[in-house]
Amino acid sequence: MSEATLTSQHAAVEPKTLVEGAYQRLRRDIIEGVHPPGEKLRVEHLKDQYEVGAGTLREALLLLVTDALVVTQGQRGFRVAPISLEDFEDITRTRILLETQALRQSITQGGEDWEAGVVAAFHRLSRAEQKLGDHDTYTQAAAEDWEKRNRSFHDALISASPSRWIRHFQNILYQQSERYRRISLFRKPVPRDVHAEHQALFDAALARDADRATSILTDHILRTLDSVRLMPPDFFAAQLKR
Amino acid sequence: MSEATLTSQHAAVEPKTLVEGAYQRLRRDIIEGVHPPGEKLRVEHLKDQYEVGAGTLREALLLLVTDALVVTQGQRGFRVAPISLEDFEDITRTRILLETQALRQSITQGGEDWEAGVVAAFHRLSRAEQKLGDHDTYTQAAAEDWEKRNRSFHDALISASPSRWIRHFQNILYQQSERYRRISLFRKPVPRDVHAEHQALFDAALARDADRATSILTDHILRTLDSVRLMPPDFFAAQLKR
DNA sequence: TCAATCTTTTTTCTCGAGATTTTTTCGTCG
DNA sequence: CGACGAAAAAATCTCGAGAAAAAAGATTGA
Repeated sequence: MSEATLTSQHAAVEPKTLVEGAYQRLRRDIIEGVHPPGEKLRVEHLKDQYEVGAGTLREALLLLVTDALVVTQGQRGFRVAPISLEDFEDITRTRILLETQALRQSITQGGEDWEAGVVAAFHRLSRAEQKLGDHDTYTQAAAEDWEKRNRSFHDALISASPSRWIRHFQNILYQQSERYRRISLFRKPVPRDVHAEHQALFDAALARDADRATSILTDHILRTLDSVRLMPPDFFAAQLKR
Repeated sequence: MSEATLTSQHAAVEPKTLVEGAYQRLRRDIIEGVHPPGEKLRVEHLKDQYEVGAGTLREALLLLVTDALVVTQGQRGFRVAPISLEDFEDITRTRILLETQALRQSITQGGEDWEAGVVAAFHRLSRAEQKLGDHDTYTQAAAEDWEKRNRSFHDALISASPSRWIRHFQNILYQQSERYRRISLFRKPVPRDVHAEHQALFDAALARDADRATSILTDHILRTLDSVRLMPPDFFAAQLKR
């Protein structure tokens, strides 16, 4: 199967080439804020940092344009995609549009394998949330783990959607919003009672109640908007321009 | 303004670099079917054809991955994205989802400048359709012209949508469906009475009747599906694999 | 002091050649 | 005759250096 058709995205795919390796590491660093929004990405600098040739790094940067994590203009090199509150609102709303549609399709058309995947992902996520609840065992690694499992859960929910394109776009948007979350919340323990939301979402999905599930999902996604809205007003203004 | 943020897409932007030039010509050739779906894109061959270096051509191909017109897998080079009936159905449905949403927003929030743009684009499109109606003046150039103006009209309709992301994704999908149309219809004069549809769409939009407009738009987009469905059954099977 | 112009420095873009990997070819064996 | 495997060919991937462009800095004149 030509599995590489869409969704070159995420996944722990072993990099078969130096370009892919540099691409994955760069993407992680951008999402985690190592390279903050607006930062100039100078090839001559980064090629040493990532231990590849100049041309190779250029190609990795070009691949990141696909994810809209890097922008390029004419003869002026590369730059980390800027962020703004309007952009995040746009991302959130568009994500809701796509993800609710995909969820609806999954609930309608998903089979036993879909159910099994959802159950498994929810279970793993619950365990991670349990860990985060115990303040004794809260660690950086546990938070990273939660991020991964949270995504897996959302992916599992919509995995039965027959639309590759919706899933493709959803991947891009999820990645984008993850960057906003990482940068804004910045390693703050997950605040609101997110487990209850996940539980409700899980119940509605398995009960095949599409209307209820999409409604919960919408609220769920919208709530992440509030966290970002609470950032200091000048937060988005502080973007490196040179 | 950082206009290059999203939508590096289309537009008659003067290529400021060899990579961009090769990218634009390659994209045109893929959409027009010069490089058919599934074709292997060998760098050593193409670099002579497009008169650039190997590295430069590689970068152009990487940019086309953004548009999902080219796929790349690991250590096995580049390939024109394959096509299939399911893919086109997916493209069509996803396009409807995004484009109706954008149209609704435009109708709700569009101002005078939006109206003016729609009126102008519709006028230009009508003239082109008039020309195509006269079978005397039917030419290849006129058909090309119609393609451009048709896209401009659709763009104008949704131009007042505040969502850059929806417009970004819509651009990609429109480009995709254009490739399907070009390959399948293959320079056949636009069959059905498309002008009447455009007229109805135009009227509903300017009357600010969002429900009617989106309904017409949905039918309008769906109808292009029929043309492709009428292709011979083995049409999609004939994809070059080497 | 400020603005404009010229020079220097930095950065991007481009190319060709070498190293790896994949694909094809071809001979050998069961 | 088909299958297996090694050698050859082709293609991809990678790198460093040179050309072109942009940015930074210095100089001059009002």
